Order: sequence, then C-alpha cells, then structure tokens
Amino acid sequence: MTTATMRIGELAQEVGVDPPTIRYYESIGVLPEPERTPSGYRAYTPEDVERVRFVTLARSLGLHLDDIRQILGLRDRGEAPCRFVRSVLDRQVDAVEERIRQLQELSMELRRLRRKARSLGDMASEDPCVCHILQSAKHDTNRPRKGR
Amino acid sequence: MTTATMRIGELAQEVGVDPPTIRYYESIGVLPEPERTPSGYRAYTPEDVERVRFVTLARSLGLHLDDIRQILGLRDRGEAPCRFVRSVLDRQVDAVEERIRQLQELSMELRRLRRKARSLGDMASEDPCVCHILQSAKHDTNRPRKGR
DNA sequence: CTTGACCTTAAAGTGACTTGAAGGTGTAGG
DNA sequence: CCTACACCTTCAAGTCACTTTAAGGTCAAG
Repeated sequence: MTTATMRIGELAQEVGVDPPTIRYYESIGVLPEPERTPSGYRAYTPEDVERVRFVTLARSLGLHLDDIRQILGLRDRGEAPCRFVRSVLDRQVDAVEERIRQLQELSMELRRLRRKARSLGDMASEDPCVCHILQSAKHDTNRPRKGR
Repeated sequence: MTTATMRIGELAQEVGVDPPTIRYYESIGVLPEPERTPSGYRAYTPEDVERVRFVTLARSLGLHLDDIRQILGLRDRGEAPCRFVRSVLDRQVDAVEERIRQLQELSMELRRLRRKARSLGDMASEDPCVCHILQSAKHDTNRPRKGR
C-alpha cells in the first residue's frame, strides 16, 4: 500500500493557509521536514494535513507558535500534552480578558474624543497646539504594547 | 534670549519613553532632525517635548505612527488636521470595537475549552490525536491577524 | 587620569508572517 | 519539439513599533 502524498499547494488549499506559511512553520520547527519527490518538491501525507490543521486551530485561539511547538513536541515524544495545554489555556484566558478590559477603556476614550471632535468643528490652523481634540485625551490610560 | 536645550536622555525621561524610541521616531520622520551640540549630541527644545508627548498620547490611543506623522505633517505645513483627525478617530473606534467583539468570542471559546479540559483530566499519551481538548474547539471563529 | 554616566551610529532581534527575486519542474496544447 | 503556464525551489527583505546589542566618542566628578 502506497500512501497518497500531496504537494505544498494542495496541502495549503486543503487547510486554508498560504504555502509560504507552511514553509515558515517548517523553518521554525513547528512542522517536521517532509519527504521530497525526486525533483525536490515537498511531499506531504494526510498526517501532515492534520498537523497543519491543528496549528491553525491553535493559532485561531491566539496561542503562540512557541506554545504550539511545545504541545506538538510533547506529542512527538509520546507524552500527553494535557497538563501543559491547561496551563496555556489558563494564561490565555487571563491575557485575552485583560486585553478586552484595556480595549474597552480605550474605546470609551476614543468615543469621548470623537464626540468632542464633532462638537468642536475645525480649528484655526494658526493655533499653536498640535491638536485640540487629541490633546484633551487622558494620558496613559492604556499601555498594552504586547498581546493579541 | 537663548533657549534652554536638553539632551535625548532628559527629553526621554521628561516624556517617559526610551532614548532609542525617540531616535526611531526621528528615523521614520515623525520627529524632525534636531540641532546638534558641537560634539554631535542631539539638542532638543521645549517644543520637541510637546511633540514627543503628543506622539505618545496618540500612540496610547492606538493610532499608527503613519497617521501620527500625517497629523504632524499637516500642522507643520500650517493646516489644521481636524478633518483628518476625525476620520482617523472614526476608523479607530470601529477597529477597536471590532477587535473587542473578536476577543469576546475568543474568550468564551477559551473558557469553554478550559472547562472541558478540567473535567476531562489527562488523556493517555497513546491516543492518536494531537490534543482532544483543543481539537474540540470550533475552527475559524476568529481570524484577526491585524489590529491593535 | 580614570571611572562612570551619558551620547553616537549601525545592525540585528522580536512575532508571525508576507512579498519579491531568480530560477527549476511538469504538463497541456499547437 | 517547443512553448506557455502553473507550480515548485531557495534566499532575502519587508511589515510594525519598537528593543537590544556592539563598538566607540564625550564629559563632569573624584
């Protein structure tokens, strides 16, 4: 029995990602180096489809590729990743909810500024300050930088 | 009357950013090239403090440096940036609220998975699938990629 | 005259890709 | 057989908003 293999484009289409993304995952060790056809094309198996699908699923939950690599690494070594997955999930819930709180504060501030902007009309360009609208914002309520 | 100038470290401390950040802003044209002392140190004026403060304020509202550069550019050419600021604000409110919606969906999904993970306990590592917990997630409810 | 805090530049690293250049492969049509 | 054309290959650079590192110059205090 010979296993049916597919090239990178077919795998990509199957899962719904771009071929360069798959090559990128391979380059950082999230996907193993696949077999090659005699002419050097990557030849993927159905298990690879499953693995890439898992990666995109985990990414859509906001997990870092670093965590995903560790989960897959555990599996590859025959260990159940449950304990690790639970801790990642805990961290992720906290991070997402913290981000939501920040964005809700930001949203209120933006709406306040927009209301003010609409009521104010255009300012004279001779005015010395950069922007009356934005400068009436509270400073530093939101300092995220990190976090999806 | 000679204007008191300050070096980059003083400006940075005043506003609460790192010196490299100020040099970065200069390199992308958000800040103009400042005067230099005879030995080559950047010499900033109080107006520069105001300008950097404005940039950090706008950044804390989530505006892109690209938009901020445009706002400052308008001002530099003597035009009032009000109209542009209003359109940026409109876009930003929409973007932030869309992001909040995505994260709220994501948060619910993550909590669902975590509940399941806790009730499930550890799986046998002989199990063929990568991760029962994560694989029970709905696929593709959230495809952000972009957006702070 | 040395120590230490500050400054300079240029380059590389971050995360998760995307885009581009330059070229090889494979197949269908004329 | 030749030529389009879609697909594949690698490597490098671009994205965004910085942060970090390296290698060196300046300046005041002790």
